[in-house]
This record gives sequence, C-alpha cells and structure tokens, in this order.
Amino acid sequence: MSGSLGRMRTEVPTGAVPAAYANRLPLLAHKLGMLVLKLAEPRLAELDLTGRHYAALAVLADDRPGSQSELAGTLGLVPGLVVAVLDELEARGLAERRRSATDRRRTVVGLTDAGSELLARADAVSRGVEDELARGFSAEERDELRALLGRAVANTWAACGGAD
Amino acid sequence: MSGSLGRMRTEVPTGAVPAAYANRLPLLAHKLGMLVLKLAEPRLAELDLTGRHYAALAVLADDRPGSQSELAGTLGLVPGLVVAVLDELEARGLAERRRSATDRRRTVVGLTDAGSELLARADAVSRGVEDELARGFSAEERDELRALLGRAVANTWAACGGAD
DNA sequence: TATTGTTATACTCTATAACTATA
DNA sequence: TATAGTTATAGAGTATAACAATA
Repeated sequence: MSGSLGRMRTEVPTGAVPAAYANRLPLLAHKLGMLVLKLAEPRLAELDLTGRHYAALAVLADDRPGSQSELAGTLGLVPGLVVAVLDELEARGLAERRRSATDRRRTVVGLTDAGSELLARADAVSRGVEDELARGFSAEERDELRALLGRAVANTWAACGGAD
Repeated sequence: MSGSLGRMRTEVPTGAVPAAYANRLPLLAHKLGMLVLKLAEPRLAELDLTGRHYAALAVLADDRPGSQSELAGTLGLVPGLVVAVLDELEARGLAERRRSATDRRRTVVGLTDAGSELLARADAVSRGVEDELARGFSAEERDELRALLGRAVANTWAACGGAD
C-alpha cells in the first residue's frame, strides 16, 4: 500500500471515534481509508488478491482503460508498478495484454473470463466490507454517503491535478 | 462488466470518478483517504510535518492519551513507530515525555506550548484541505459527510478490533 | 509472569531512472 | 524528439522480535 500514515493496528474505541479524528475531516477520511483496507485485505487474501490487484481488476472491468498508462493514472500507480500487477494477473490467467493495432507502443489490457469471475467473488468480499462500514445506516444514508464520497473524491482528485 | 458491488442507483454527479470506484464504496473510501494524504502532505511538509506527525499532535491535544501504548492504539501504530515519532517531536520541543508517578513503566506524553502552536498552524492547513474536499458542498452536506464518516469509522474500527 | 517502552535487524515496498521499441 | 512499456537497483519505510525496567 502507498501513502499511509501508518499500518493499522487496532484496539481502542468502543463505539466512539477519538476527538482528534472527529474534529478533522481529512484525518477522519484518511482513517476510514486505512480501516477499510485493514478490513478488506485479509479477506481478499483468501482469493490471493491484494487490495491493489482488486482495484486493478475493477478498473479493467468498469473503466476499460485504453492503455497501461491510462490504467496507471486511474489507479494512481507509477508505470513500473502497473507492470508488476499485470504480470501477476496475466500469469494467473486473469488478464490479457495485446498490442494496440493503431499504435504499437500501446498495450491494451482486458480481463479474461477467469478474471471476471474472480472479480465477482472479490466484489462479494467488498460488499461484505461495505455492509460492516454502513452498519446501522438506512438505505438513504448509505446512498447519501456514496454520493458525498463520490463528490469528495472528484474534488480532491481535481485538486491533486488529476494525477493519482 | 460485472461490478455488481453497490450498483449505484444514484450516479455520482461527475464523470470525474472512475466507475470502478463509484460502484464500490470501500474502493471509494480508500481512494479518498489516499487523495487527502496526497493533498495534505506537501503543505504539511512546509511546517516540517508528515501526516503521521500531524495526527500525533492532534491526538495528544484532543484525546490526552494516558500512555504511549494508548497513543499507539489511537494512531494505529506499532509501538516502535510511536517511539520514533515522539523522539522527533520531543527533539523539536513540540512534545514532552514524563514518567507516570503511579506506574513507572508508563510514559505520559503532552504537548508543549510550541507543539500547540504548531498544531494550530497545521490545523489551518487541514481546514484548507477540507475546504477543497468539500468544494460545492452546502453546510448541511458537509455536516452530513462528517457525521456519516464518523459512524463509518466507528463501525470499521470496531470490526477490525475483533478480527485483529 | 505480564506489561511498557526501547532498540536493532531484516524485510517489503516503492520510486527512480536507464533502456527498448515504436511513433 | 517524444511516448509507452519494461527492467534493475537503491533507498525509504515498516514489522518483528529481543531486551530492560517495572509491576
């Protein structure tokens, strides 16, 4: 994982959030990101997937990047890391590379059937994490969180210059 | 295109967020955490602070942990890392350690005046990041995001605590 | 014997930049 | 000359576990 304030190691609050986080939206947002990862990674590991590999499968399925560099931009990864991720996915028969016909420098990547199937199983894990995250939320509250998070991501993504 | 995860009923009102994230709340939450860090760290660096040091100052100020291990639990850090962070803060005169009188194994940590002052400046940075994150939000929407994020953090924190 | 804080070591991870090939 | 992808390497960051002091 990249860009973390630290590896999660949980104990502490029973229902309550430390005031330092509750009082600071950026700290709160970052903490949620770390906790979600902490929650998801052991379960994804049962599918031999890291969070990064899961994100790559999801982007390949839903956003159909036209090149590896476009995939890198969406995932927020340096090109060299995308190579490593795709090497592993391809070696497991989950993704396929093929040269672009129009620009032979580019490599267009797609999921195999096996990749789509594994993504479906990983999405089931993700939904389980989401259910724990949104425990006690009404359907409207969950939709509201989704919408607000989407706008926040769009805002921060733009503020970062669209990169990463 | 499987992406059955939380197939959005309400589309995120922006094409700026890749569908893979918009369709998966855990990926969305993690992405926001990473983007917030990317946005904040260069600005905190101007105060010679990392995100982790900032979080430590904030917890020391607002949650008054009774020991280093309590601080470690709140920050989600391994004890050895807390030692390193406090060494640096203390060397800069921002925090102070003192032995607990009642239990001489424990070290209770507090901010100095300089630490409080630097925290105030870092909080100004944080508010700037929050403003960018919540650009276009009404006051009610910002409060709503804060409340929902707080509940989500409490939920995931509790879920991690049991499984770790 | 258990807990707190500390230290040192080994390991993982990532960024960097050089390199090939296409344009 | 510029861009896409690949590769190797050096450096930073982290967890692990052994250790000392106190309970």
